[in-house]
Amino acid sequence: MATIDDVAKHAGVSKGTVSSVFSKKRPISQAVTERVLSVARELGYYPNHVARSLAIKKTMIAGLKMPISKDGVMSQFEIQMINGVIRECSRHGYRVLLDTLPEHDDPRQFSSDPVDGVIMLNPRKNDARIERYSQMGIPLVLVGRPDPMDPTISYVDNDNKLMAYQVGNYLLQLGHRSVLFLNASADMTVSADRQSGLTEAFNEQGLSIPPENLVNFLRKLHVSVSDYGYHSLMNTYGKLNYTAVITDTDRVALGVLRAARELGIDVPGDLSVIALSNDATLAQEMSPKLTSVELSAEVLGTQAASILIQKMNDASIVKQHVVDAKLVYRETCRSLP
Amino acid sequence: MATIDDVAKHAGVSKGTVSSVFSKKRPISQAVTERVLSVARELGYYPNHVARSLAIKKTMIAGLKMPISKDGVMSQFEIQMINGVIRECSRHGYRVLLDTLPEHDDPRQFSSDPVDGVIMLNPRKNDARIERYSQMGIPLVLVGRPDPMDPTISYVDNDNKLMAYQVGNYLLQLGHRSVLFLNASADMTVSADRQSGLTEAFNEQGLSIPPENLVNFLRKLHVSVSDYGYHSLMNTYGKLNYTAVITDTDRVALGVLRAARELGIDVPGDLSVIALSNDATLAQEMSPKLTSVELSAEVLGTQAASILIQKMNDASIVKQHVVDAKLVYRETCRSLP
DNA sequence: CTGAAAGCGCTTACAG
DNA sequence: CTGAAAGCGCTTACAG
Repeated sequence: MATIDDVAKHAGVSKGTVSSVFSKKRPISQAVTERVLSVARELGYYPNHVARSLAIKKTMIAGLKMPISKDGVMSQFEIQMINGVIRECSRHGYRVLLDTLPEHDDPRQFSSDPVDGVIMLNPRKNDARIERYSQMGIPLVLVGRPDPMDPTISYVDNDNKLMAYQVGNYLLQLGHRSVLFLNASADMTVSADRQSGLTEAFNEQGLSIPPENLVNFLRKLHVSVSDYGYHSLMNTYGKLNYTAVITDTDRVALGVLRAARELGIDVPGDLSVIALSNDATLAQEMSPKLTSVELSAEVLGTQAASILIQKMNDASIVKQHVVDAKLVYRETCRSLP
Repeated sequence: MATIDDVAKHAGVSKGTVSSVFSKKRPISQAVTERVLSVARELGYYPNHVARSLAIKKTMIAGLKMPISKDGVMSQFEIQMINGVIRECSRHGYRVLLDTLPEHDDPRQFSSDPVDGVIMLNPRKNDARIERYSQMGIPLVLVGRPDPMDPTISYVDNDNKLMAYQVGNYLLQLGHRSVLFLNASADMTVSADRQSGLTEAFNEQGLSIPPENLVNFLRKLHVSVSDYGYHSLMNTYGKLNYTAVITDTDRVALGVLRAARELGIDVPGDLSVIALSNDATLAQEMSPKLTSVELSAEVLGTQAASILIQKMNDASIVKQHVVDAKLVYRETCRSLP
């Protein structure tokens, strides 16, 4: 490909001049501008982004660091989150680099990405990468809270414990005394948060939830998340004691409802169902319409990106933001007689 | 941040040696390797990706060029496609740069991205960008066929015309003589392809489809795609003449089914429904289970990425690949008495 | 308004 | 096994 040097020579000017024509950072005479542009067109010249980035030490790219599960499928939550990130970055002229590469332990492999900042999904406990980014001087925003908490780290998150606590109270208020909780997989911090919130609500009423009613998703066990809901109900209904099911997502609830139809269980007459989920459209369209929690994943993404963009302009900025989850009452929960 | 120069000086070696320690491109003695690594750790040195890319003229990044609709929401098809691209790229050590930036007409704005190749979604008619990438010497793979056809351009696609033709024949075989077609928005080439395939099937039987039964999605008219299905049925049932509805996606079908429930229309007793869609999980979970076309969007993505990776190693490679769509018979279509 | 030259942080023949 | 130096393709003070 043609370089800035080729254009400069053919147009009889210096590289600096060509550079200025494209960047408009200093004024170039009309005549020269036109000559340069026409030569550039002839030669098929386009400025080299990488060289430019090296010179100005900016790439106008935001990194999105997310683990990809073995089955390679993104959850609806992740998708909406990403959507929010993309939208906000795009509004500000940033591109998004998706980094789903499995992490190598050899630090030699850990090269800095060509990004001006990064958004990291699902940080782990004592996540070593956080310290690494700060060493590299790369602005970082987490989606999900740092563990342990750290006032110097920017993040956005839902309050999952509070949310589960509220869902628990809602069901208790309806008269339910025993639930089946089809939680996310055990290795996610959100699972622990939810379980603790739900348990707390029950404990406050002097009740407890037996361990066999607290189920975690296992990738090896289920082909899909709706399958998880379907088989969980099939295998436990009538055996375990519960009048309501709390599911990880609306997709899981989909499977629960299918199983209920097959077993002749009336929802919400015989069984209440509620999802700790986020895809409002789907919940609306189900029959009966699904009572669920709206996590606003897209808002999380937008907020994370917005904070990152601020940090990329002023590294000293720190923001921690909790996005409210709201319980949307639809048709799948009913009070016990 | 520390640079290779800092490490070299502190370790008392040359930059070339430090470089080799990290790249392992030439053997470095055990003793020196350890010294360099320890200094690097002390200084918090990580190789600069941008500088490295400039030197080796490779970024190990694949670009994914996709327009983002005004509402900023990706369709399920796009999501699955992206999923496929990510998975395949990730397998081969590539990262993915999402470029959703609106295109500028000023060629000065059109800087080359820091990518080794690009996958472009939904190419337009006589898309100028195709020529541009070839000028820049950047390997390109389209998702969707080039228009006009060009044997030198690599792409993957479904055969949408054939698919619609087959769906038409299936319904005709069941005895349906009039359909309502809730197509995608009119500006997509896939919409035209489908309409022509469906029309052809009807014409072969000496039948035609009245224009008012051929509907296109309008973003300004509907808040969501399921809303599109819902209102289309509500507004036309009993007014227009049809015994079957063909929908763009399963989401649209969701809305159609909801409207049918509210109107007391039995599916498939009174009305058949079929979706030209791709999210098999959802179709399975609906009640009744939705008859639909499986487009294998993820396979399209995987294939596109796979071809791109080949091209990035040998630019002369050209592959054109049509991914089969398959009609999955479930419960929402029935033959007329 | 324009040019010459140093610099961004790496890699890689070429020598030894 | 290691070093010195040129080069990747830009940008940007400094001068004029």
